[in-house]
Amino acid sequence: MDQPHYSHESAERGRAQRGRAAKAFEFDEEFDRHRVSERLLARGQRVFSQGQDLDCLYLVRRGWVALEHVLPDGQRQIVDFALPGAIIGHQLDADGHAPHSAECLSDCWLLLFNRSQFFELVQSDPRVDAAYRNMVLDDLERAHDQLSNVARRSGAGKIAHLIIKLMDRAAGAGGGVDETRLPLTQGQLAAALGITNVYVSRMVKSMRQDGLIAWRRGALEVLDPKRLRAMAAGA
Amino acid sequence: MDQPHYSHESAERGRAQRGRAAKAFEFDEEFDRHRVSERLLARGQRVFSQGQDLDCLYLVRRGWVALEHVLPDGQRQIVDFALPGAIIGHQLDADGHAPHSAECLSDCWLLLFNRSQFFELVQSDPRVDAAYRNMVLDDLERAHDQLSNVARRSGAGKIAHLIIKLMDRAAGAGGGVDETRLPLTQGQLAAALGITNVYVSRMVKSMRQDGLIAWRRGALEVLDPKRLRAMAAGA
DNA sequence: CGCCTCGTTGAAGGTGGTCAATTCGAGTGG
DNA sequence: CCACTCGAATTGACCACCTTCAACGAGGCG
Repeated sequence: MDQPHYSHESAERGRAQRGRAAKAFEFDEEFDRHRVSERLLARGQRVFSQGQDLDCLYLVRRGWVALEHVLPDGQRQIVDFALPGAIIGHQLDADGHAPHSAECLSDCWLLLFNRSQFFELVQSDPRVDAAYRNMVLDDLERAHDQLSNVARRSGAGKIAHLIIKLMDRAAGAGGGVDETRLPLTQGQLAAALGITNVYVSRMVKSMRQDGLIAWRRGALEVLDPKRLRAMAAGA
Repeated sequence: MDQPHYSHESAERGRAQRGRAAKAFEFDEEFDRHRVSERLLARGQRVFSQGQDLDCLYLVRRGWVALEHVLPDGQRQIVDFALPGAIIGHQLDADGHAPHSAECLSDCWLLLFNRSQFFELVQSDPRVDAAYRNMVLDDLERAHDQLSNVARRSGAGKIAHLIIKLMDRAAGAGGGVDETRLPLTQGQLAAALGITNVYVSRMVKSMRQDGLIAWRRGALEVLDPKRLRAMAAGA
């Protein structure tokens, strides 16, 4: 099995009670047996679309997925990235539909779960319950962090911060994820940060000239994590 | 009892499985009995501070609370607003400390719960479990919405959208919350939206001249929700 | 080869920031 | 009742970060 990701340990000591999950355990082989099927999707393919009815949800076993929300005026915003170990498709909007689309950034391997079966499992197995809760709390913390990033930092700072965060997550994700090569286009960075394609290109150019990052074979490569971190903090 | 807020109904039909909570039920009088004490706080007072150890968490019974995150460079970002029915202080960062501060926007009445006792209750009572999970999922959806708002809309659009969202929440919150008078300063709007005080003032001026909103006795007053909604959507 | 997506570059302009001075309003004390 | 104070809001002048528009280059794939 690939590294599993959301610790429960004992239910009193989960993610919400103390710090981040230390020991990986949950969403493991035993859990996987409840899947109803699997899907292999290529880079660029849709897992599901905003507004759709979701009777299934998905556990990402391998690859990167972007969650993208479309505003009333047609603008697109990537609200989160899902890495191996994440469950996607579990959120619903006020009408019971998918609040965002999910698109593969790399070739992906997904396990499908029946929606109501999954929540029965959550209800009946305290370990799954705790693991799911901790995952959602991580999602929330990440959303708040990204909100602060987008709201407060300048162009280059936003880019540096997002890259660092993704790098750190990739390092702990397993599922064949490379921690220095992120399968992103500049357009996707822009879509996540609320800035334009063109401006990302300009910033990336200067960060490349500084030897911080590179852009090879359609993926972002991190060259100098230390200075990138300093830049994200505001140096 | 004031309106309670997070439905569980049957555990298979909670917020994550279908749409938003329809029937209010959870965090009610029965739940309240587990509190260890209460606090009355005046406008402007801190409930807890970022970085602090949190052995308690809080159920907001009355009033408005802002959750504010401080970045490494000292900038402040309001990541969420808590209304009656919300539990705050349950999130922890990677080190097990509070990831943000909580400050009262109005006079507040809070119920305190022992942290580990609360999570034991979550674990043992499926209704509390479902209610808590649904609340966190609502928090997450709101965070994504606010991220899209801050990342994509223009100054006036951001303001309009946030006001509409707060208004709608206030309408369903109970706890003596007025749905057309929001206890916010322009500075707090700015802190939530990632724009400056000065610019909020300019935008508010033009929205006031258009008869959309007013600013009376230190609170924001919504005059024309309909046109405000249109403005948020992009008109 | 033609096509498409992705990335790059330039020029011009606007949205929103910065700095600083002033006013307003509520609370306090004389 | 008025003076004083302090934070919140307002206004003006200036300017820069980032957008917009447009054109072009590079690589992948039919």
